[in-house]
Amino acid sequence: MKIASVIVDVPTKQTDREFDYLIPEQWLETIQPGMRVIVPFGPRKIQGFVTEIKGESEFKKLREISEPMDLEPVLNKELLELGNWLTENTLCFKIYAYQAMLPAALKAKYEKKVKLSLGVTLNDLPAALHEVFEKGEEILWEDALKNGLVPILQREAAKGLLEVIYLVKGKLNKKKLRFVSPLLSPADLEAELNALPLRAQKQKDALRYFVHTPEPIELRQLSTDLKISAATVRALVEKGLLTEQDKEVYRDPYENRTFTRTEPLPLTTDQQEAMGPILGSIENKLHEVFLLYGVTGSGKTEIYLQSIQDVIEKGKEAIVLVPEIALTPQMVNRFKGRFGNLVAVLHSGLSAGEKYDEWRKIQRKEVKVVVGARSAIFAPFENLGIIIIDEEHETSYKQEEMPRYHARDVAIERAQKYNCPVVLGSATPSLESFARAQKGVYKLLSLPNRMNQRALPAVEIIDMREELREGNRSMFSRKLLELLKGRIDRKEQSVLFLNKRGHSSFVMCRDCGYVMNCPNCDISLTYHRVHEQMKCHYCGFESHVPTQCPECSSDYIRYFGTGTQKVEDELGKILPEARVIRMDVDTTGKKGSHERLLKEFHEGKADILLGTQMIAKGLDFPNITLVGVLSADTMLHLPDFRSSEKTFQLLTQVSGRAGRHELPGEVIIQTYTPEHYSVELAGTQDYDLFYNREMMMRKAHHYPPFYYLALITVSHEQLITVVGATEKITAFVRSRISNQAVVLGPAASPIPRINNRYRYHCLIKYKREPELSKTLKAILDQYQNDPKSGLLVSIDVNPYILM
DNA sequence: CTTGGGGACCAC
DNA sequence: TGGTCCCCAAGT
Repeated sequence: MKIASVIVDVPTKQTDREFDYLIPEQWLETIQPGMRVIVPFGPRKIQGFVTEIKGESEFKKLREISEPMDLEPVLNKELLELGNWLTENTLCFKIYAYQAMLPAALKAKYEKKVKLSLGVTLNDLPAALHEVFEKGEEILWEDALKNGLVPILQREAAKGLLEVIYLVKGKLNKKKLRFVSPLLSPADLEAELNALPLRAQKQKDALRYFVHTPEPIELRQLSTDLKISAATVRALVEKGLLTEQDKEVYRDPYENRTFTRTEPLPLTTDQQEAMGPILGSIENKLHEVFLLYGVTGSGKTEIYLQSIQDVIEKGKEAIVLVPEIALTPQMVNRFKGRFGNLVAVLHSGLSAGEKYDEWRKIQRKEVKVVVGARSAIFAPFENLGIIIIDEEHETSYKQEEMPRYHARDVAIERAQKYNCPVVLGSATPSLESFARAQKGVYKLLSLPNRMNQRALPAVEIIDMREELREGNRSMFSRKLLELLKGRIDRKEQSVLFLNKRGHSSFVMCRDCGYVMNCPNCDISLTYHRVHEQMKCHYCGFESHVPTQCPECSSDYIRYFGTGTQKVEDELGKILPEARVIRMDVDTTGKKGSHERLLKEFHEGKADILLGTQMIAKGLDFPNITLVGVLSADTMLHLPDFRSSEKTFQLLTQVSGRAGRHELPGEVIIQTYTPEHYSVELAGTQDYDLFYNREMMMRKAHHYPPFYYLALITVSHEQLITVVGATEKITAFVRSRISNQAVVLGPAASPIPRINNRYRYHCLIKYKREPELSKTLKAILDQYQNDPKSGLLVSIDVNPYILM
């Protein structure tokens, strides 16, 4: 038992396996599977994950582990195994799988430095280097590169005067505070106190304090409270009366917040019926997947809360996933309010340090519940009792980088191990999940009614073509404008929703139709008013806004599409009295501004909340009685088989923001395609009908849930090369797949070029292909590790974005 | 005969 | 990924 198998932090095909290392004597007791270690790899030192401890190795010339990076494993046995599952299912490198499970703060950073060899002094070096090594004995390789010192350094290194060292920076700044506590009993302290000389008043003060309160206290606190210095305390420590120690403390992002404790609410009959099977599954330790299908405002969250309550009472733990944009303070409050400090929150708004601290609470079993976005599915619990995924249909649960996992799949995989239920909640379930519920793979639980029997808001669909025909060229229909005015008069609030995705503000010449495109990527540039610039969203290319058309020199070159900024400007013109809060990436960039803006709106400091996707979810303010969707169909025409589904879900979600409390709500949906079923049925809020219509479409076109998908994307700087390679790959897939499957391609990707690389696709639609995984792996084997060809091949199993 | 650039291969 | 080893071609 002295050899460790290690997955090293080198993401390549050839190193995507275990390497064996000897465990040095002094670490024999320490090193365990799941720990991060620093290991020598070739000439450098890198991070690795210990996956196994074993007695012997095939490999003869083993090297030793340099040092452990953790005192306890950061991955438990279950997560280590889950890593294998992720690797298999998403075709990623093991190292990516493990890194995805940990907070970013635990990812190693590397430093390469040059320093003087032992016993070498400045004078041994050529004069040119004296200045360089004057300050310290080491310099960063990067700096050497910048200053063109590499050749000289190499020369001296060859002579043995200098050496290159590699550092793995895994040191975490755990926030530590110094605490002071007494070493003696109060009575003994009292005696010592009296023995102190008269002039040691400050020391006496300190001891007197500890006679009364023997608990540890933070040094800073003690010295401000008693107006004594740290030196005074030090003196007492040296006399052996007190002791100092560093304690790890957490950066608590919710430190200065108080959460009103809530008690479980009485459930409606509907809720009780829906919760019964979940509790049954918890009770009987059964792994089951429930689809909790409940209209907006039907009280799903209370079911989550009470199920979790039950799980906690059984001494187990719960993971709650929420889409990133819905991780609002409101949502956090509900969980913190019910479970207090048993809750850890993980979302992208936290700093790396804060995220790490929240994760530590989980690791140290100090919390029982995690509420977080996608990656919280990897919370290192060891006794899971339930996993809840709210807004199950959200596409943000699919990670688009390696490992390309879907949190729902990971949830089910983990829940199976723990024999516990998974609850998928949604008002507009994804077709995949609803279909599974219909087939009985998932158990369907329905909440058909809003709590307190509030009617769903009245929805009216406005045909914007009609408006245009009647001479209204603004982006607000007459009806919407009239209703907005009414709300302002009545001091009620409105929400205006703009779906910017699809056609954001681009620049087009009205004379010749020229559209400003990115020179590197085949997509139009987006206009940003803040810097008066055109930007490419894919490669970051920036350019000035033209005043003249580059093609025909016309001055008549204008912005098209409607950004939130433009809507705000126009609102200012036609409704100057309206107070507007705008929420989009530009106004919520800074930490906490999201929360601040919502608070202002909640306090009635504005009449209209104008925003993008981020306001579609979780808003629950009593005074909102009007929701306006400015253009319902912007995402409808994206080249994506899910665009109808997304449109329907989004419109339904947004509509649900209105009239959630006493005041009844109204919804206006403006559209250029009122006849499209996803718009029409969002108007009547008829999910079941939508489901049936959409299922027919999916069946007809061989899409999920009838077929599984796998997408192969190939890119290269040369068009001919991509096409050739994609043709080969496509032919290879065709030759290895049954005739039940459909293989599309080679075809140009919907974004045919990004960053000067042409992109081609091969899309595989299949039902059951046991050999497919092997085929895909073979393709990766062939192309993934072939940098000389310049080809990049990526494979997304169950893709959510087909671009 | 040196120098330097590029590709193949390896790492435990 | 970073490094080294090895080969080949151009330069002294």
